[in-house]
Amino acid sequence: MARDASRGVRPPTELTLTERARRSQLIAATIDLVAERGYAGASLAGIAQNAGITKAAVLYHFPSKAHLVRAAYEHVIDALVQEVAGAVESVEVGDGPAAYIRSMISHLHEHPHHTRMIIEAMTHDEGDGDSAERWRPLADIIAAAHPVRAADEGNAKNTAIIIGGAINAIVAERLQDPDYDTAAAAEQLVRMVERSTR
Amino acid sequence: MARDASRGVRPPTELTLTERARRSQLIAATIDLVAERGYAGASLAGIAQNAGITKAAVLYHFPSKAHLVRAAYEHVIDALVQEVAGAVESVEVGDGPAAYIRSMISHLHEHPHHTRMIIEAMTHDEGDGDSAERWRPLADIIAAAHPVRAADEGNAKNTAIIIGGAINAIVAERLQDPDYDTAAAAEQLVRMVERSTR
DNA sequence: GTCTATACCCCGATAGAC
DNA sequence: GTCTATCGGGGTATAGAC
Repeated sequence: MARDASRGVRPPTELTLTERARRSQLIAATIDLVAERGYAGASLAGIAQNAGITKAAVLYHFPSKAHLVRAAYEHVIDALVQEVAGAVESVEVGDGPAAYIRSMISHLHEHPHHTRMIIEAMTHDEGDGDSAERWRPLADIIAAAHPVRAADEGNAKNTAIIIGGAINAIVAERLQDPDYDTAAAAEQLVRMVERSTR
Repeated sequence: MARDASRGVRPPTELTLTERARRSQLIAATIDLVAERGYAGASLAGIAQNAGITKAAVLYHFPSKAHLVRAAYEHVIDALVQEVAGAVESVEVGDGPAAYIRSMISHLHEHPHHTRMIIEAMTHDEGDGDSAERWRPLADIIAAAHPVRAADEGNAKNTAIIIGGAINAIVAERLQDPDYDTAAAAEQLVRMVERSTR
């Protein structure tokens, strides 16, 4: 928000066309650089050069490097949750956890840059605020799939945390070994989860 | 290795007393600072101040910040693998995976600074060389526990990667929520693994 | 062998000119 | 809206004091 909501009649997206274009351009450049060189390796000068402007110009559109990276992170997260949410909703509640696992691993498999971007942003962004944002959605999906034993809430939370970590590890492994079969790993994780909740 | 193995009769530790003391001191300071402020937040000046010497003096004992952090990382990893290896060996092969999970989570639960240190070092240290170093030991323990189906090697590898990621997530969750019951999560992970390999 | 002083360059951020 | 100039601070290399 280089300009805050000024005096307009429109609440939705009070941004110039060029402003929106610049932001998208800068976010794309940030995703690429952070994915390839890490948070520290992605300098404002490098991002600026990648976008054809100067370092100071970048800081006109985003108040700090942290804000820019956060925007890039949210951009990437939006695409991920949209795909996963769609996959989970298009399936019966009992198959929710499996759909979650398969779609998330598949999405990150096809977007390695997004994977690295998410990892870098998470480890550099002040404790991510609320950690529940990560496991709560999956915990709800698990609870919906197995309403019988929903009594013990802690179980779904623990299972969600375990699955989330397992997904992290699978896509991270693929980053270092491009030949790693993430789909097979996803199926194995699905089997583990289904066998443990039956 | 401030001095490499020069022409001596002794292979073991060719280091001065002060050298060894300084290294320990610097490694301790590094673990604390990296755990509390992250890799980027832990400056050489800060580490030096924490040890009562100057920035340049630190770079006499370690050739770069990356080397210093790597040494601190290895120090912490040594303590971890020693405890886990001991726990696994003191148990029958069939209970190896469970012992691995319980001892690793318990160790990291009791050393939160080590946990943060490991995470920071792993995400900042050039792809950690060989990723197999992380899952291979556990994969061997799993294969030893279930020799029947050891035919398909990929299974043990995938299971090891899944378990490793799950452990990461459990101890990471505890970093952000000090009240999180890691022991209960460990037991749930053990149950998941045992149910899936039977 | 241990350490200080100094200087260099890159980074993120700010101020002000155009 | 974008630039140049500048500042503080970080990691690193070197020279040399003790």
